[in-house]
Amino acid sequence: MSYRRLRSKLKHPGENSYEQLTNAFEAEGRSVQPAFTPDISHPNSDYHKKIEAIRKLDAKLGKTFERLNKHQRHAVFHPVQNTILSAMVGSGKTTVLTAKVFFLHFIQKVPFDKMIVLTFTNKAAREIKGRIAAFMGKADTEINKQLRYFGTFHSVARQFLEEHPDLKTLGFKPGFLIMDEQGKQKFLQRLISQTNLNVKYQNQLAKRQEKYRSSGEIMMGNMKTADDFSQLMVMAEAEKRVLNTMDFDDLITLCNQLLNKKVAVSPQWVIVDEFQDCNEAQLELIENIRKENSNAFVVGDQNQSIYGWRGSKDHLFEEIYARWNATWMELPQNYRSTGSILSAAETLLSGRTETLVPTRQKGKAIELVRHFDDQQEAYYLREQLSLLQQENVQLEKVAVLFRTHQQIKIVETVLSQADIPYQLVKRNKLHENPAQNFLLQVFKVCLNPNDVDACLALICDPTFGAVKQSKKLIIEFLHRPAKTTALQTLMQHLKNRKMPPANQIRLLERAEKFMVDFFNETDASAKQLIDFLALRNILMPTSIYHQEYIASVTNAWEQITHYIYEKGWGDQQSFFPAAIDQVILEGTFMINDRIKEEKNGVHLLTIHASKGLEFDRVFISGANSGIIPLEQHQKGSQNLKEEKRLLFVAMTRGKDHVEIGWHAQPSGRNANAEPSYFLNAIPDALLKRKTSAKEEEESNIPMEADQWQTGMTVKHKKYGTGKISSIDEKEVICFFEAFGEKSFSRAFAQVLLKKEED
DNA sequence: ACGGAACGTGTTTTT
DNA sequence: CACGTTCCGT
Repeated sequence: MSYRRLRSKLKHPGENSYEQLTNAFEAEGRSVQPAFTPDISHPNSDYHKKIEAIRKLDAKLGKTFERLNKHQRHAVFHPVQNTILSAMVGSGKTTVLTAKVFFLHFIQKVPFDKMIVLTFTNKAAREIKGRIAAFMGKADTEINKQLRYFGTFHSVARQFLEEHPDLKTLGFKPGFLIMDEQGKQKFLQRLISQTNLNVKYQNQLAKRQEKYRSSGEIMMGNMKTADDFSQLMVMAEAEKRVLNTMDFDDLITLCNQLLNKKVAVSPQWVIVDEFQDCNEAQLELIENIRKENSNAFVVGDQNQSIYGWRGSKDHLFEEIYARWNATWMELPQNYRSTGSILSAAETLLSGRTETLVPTRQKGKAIELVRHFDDQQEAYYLREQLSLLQQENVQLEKVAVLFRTHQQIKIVETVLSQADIPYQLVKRNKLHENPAQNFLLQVFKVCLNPNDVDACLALICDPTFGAVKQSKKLIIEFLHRPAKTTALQTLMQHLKNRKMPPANQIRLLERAEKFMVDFFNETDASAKQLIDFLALRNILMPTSIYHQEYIASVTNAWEQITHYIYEKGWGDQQSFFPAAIDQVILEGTFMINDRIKEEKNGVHLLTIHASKGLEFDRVFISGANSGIIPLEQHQKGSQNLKEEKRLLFVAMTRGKDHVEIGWHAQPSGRNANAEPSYFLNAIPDALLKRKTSAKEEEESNIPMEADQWQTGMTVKHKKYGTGKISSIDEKEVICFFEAFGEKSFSRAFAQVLLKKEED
């Protein structure tokens, strides 16, 4: 043990012994604290008569309820004011939630706009709204208007703020725009440079802000004395009001401030999905929305709480159970996994587990496979997947789950080389699409000609901009004369340059008139948009990507107009900002596109990203101690429990087969040469141990890599033919005509490069 | 201005 | 352990 580490341990001598104790208990799967036991409201009928009566009224509706099991029916029909529905994994949570909405609306005659339905992800919100639309036939404008409080916490909070008559008391106006994380970083950095504040750790501004907000403390790092961070925060609050922009967290906290004063909406029902993921602010939002005679129906699964590190509240269910005097119901039946998978996964849970009831056959035992290292596991997976492919198994029903992103890379490389189709779960498409990212900045400038950050982002865009970001330009904005907009200042600045960028100036001229003139045009098509904003010349007509850029802009505008049309809350002009905010909240212009998962490849994803999904066959890769749980997490028992739940979530993604791989010689710094000790709690009858290859084969694989020599001609799938320019212990460096020097990890080289005989 | 000591962090990610 | 950041000495 290093001196430093030893000293840090000595600083807090008491804590370690306690932690070691709790860890020892955790390792054996026992809980330190006695489990919380609520008074469960069990169904005492299967509600047959009720459903019969509904069927006479409406056959289609009757069918919807008939499909539910008695626990699900109990949750839908039992008339209590506040319900906590503890929904076990794979128990049909979303089905019950939508059935509840149907029951309230069609039978109890609660108007949709008297219900608030909160989800965490856009995907979940789309799912619920989609099911309602599917049931009612085609969704029309009127229904969409009624469903305006169905959505993510953030989009519903935005809706409340937008509608609230007292919004201006907070210093904001309707039609405000939202800053995403990137936007916030640039916004804060601009403030720092325009004021000469002394702010350290500037690449961790978001993190520092989060800490400052939640605890009021300044993240000190190595600083001896505090920097000007708190001043920056004060300035940021004022500047956000000037620009009329909010960040993601503001949406919730400002909404809380407003609803605390006066509740503008009084819903009859508040319905929350994935309740276990609520953080303090989101819980406060729920409680602010709820009034004394409101009803609440919250659905969640404590066993799938894996976002504690993002601030989800501890002991949330217990707290709310007492505070709301709620009725506790459960959905115990799992329809997804085999009995063996469930029994094995169950051993990872602390607290009551008797409520997790399998409905399927026992099935095959879980396999625990020993691999030599990550590389060998990748080859093993390649082999297994190609066998499955030969058996005509649909690979999109197979997933490989990982604890970290890092682990995915090697499997991805090996699979791509073997032409096994795979799909990564991707996000943040907007910033990867240069034309759409640029268009967003243009729209922001159109909406608010004083949005300095959007002006800067537009004109300094790496692809379509005209100037480099400079402090001088920022100062020019700051000292612009009163009544001159940032947009006008920017135009003047560009005109004064030695080489005025004509295309960008023209765009800005058009942007100034956009809100007034464009929506008066009879045809608001994408072509019309491109013509009006004179975008064709900016989108580099001579570039080979020009058509792609035009297509991106066209697609983006079609999505926006569709969104506005679909909402139909009024004219296009007033719902334009709402649409732009939705783009920012979704991180993409594809608001109306159902997530296309028609690709037929095996899914490669982190366990966190796999929540809510299911697959016929699941491989959990690299499940060593030190990865699950992650080394750093050995500290507190709370964290350790969450790591257990993470493995629980991973295992319960599988319907028929679950296989867990571990490495005898792990490459990660933290990984130990043993399978996750969480698995020790699984009885031998449920866990079949295997080894993926013989020892001799293991040592052969790395040896093959040693055939590389400097000057050798090699071929790469993407880079083409090249020459090895140098080799060292870890890397092979090659030079390619069209791509320049590329380095390959020696372990990868044999997969990626093929020797060429001259 | 530059270099070494001291110290902290690293992972998961939606909106 | 490796790397980044800040502090503090020359």
